[in-house]
Amino acid sequence: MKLVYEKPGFLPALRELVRCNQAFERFSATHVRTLELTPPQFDVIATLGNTTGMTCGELGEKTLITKGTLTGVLDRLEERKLVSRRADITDARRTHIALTTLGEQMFARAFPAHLHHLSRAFDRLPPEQLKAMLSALAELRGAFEKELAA
Amino acid sequence: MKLVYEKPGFLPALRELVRCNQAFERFSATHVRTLELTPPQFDVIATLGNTTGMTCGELGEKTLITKGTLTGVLDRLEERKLVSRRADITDARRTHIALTTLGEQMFARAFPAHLHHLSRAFDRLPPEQLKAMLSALAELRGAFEKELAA
DNA sequence: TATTGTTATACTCTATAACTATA
DNA sequence: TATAGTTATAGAGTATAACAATA
Repeated sequence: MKLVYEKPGFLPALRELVRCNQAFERFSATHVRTLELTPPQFDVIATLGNTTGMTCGELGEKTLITKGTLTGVLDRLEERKLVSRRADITDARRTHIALTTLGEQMFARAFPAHLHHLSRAFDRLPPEQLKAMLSALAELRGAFEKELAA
Repeated sequence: MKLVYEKPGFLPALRELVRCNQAFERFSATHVRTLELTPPQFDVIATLGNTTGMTCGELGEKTLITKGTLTGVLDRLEERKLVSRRADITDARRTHIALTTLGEQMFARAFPAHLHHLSRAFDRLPPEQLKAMLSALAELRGAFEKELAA
């Protein structure tokens, strides 16, 4: 029986995905660090931006940071006065996390700057290719998530 | 003047890329750890597989691991007898890294297993979409690399 | 003097599991 | 008893820069 990973195009696509992934991570992380944030910290700030805040659970779901790790990331952001923690009113087990005023300033500064940085690479792609990539990526992400859940 | 990141399709494509990236990382790393390797360790093993070895410099270039970090990763792999270090014959400044017999066994076991794991997600995509994604990813990676170099 | 790789430092993230307090 | 989040532990990667040996 033919091995599933011998499907035509699989290996090249995979190699390309891995390389693109690495290049993107590098390209993105290098810039994030110039904003004085680590990539997970940036994710948290970006996720909290333009919201009234959320619980640790929600934040962890959106950023894919597990709870134990999230506590540490939030500790460091709280220490820098970028986020605040307060107990949830209706359920005291929950902690409500939100950007402070300083955190909002950071978001307002860092988020567009980072988008702008990334756009330098995306600008090299024609719009149709962007669209094609979008649908392929969405499909692939769905596949990853289904497989992880399975 | 219109902001560059307002290019139509940029934001959705970016969001999708970030999410797909995270999903892929998670999907991949979770499995790699079951093979008793960290993602950087797997990268090193996979890069050395089916070669006669290479210098730290080459290995760092291919895996995108910086030299200081690479030393640590190699230390741990060497301790587990998966890779060997020996001085280069022609240039004693260089260290030649290669898989040991045990490392080759690890490669033979881990690499196909990981491909097989990843193929579970890729199998959900029709071949044409794979092809479309491949070209988009290749283009995008080129863009990242050019921008990083710039 | 330039290059290759190692060492040193300090920090951040990571997985995992036990624990506390609420519900 | 189950859930939300914290604490504890141990390890691994990261950036950065100084360093040794060699070219």
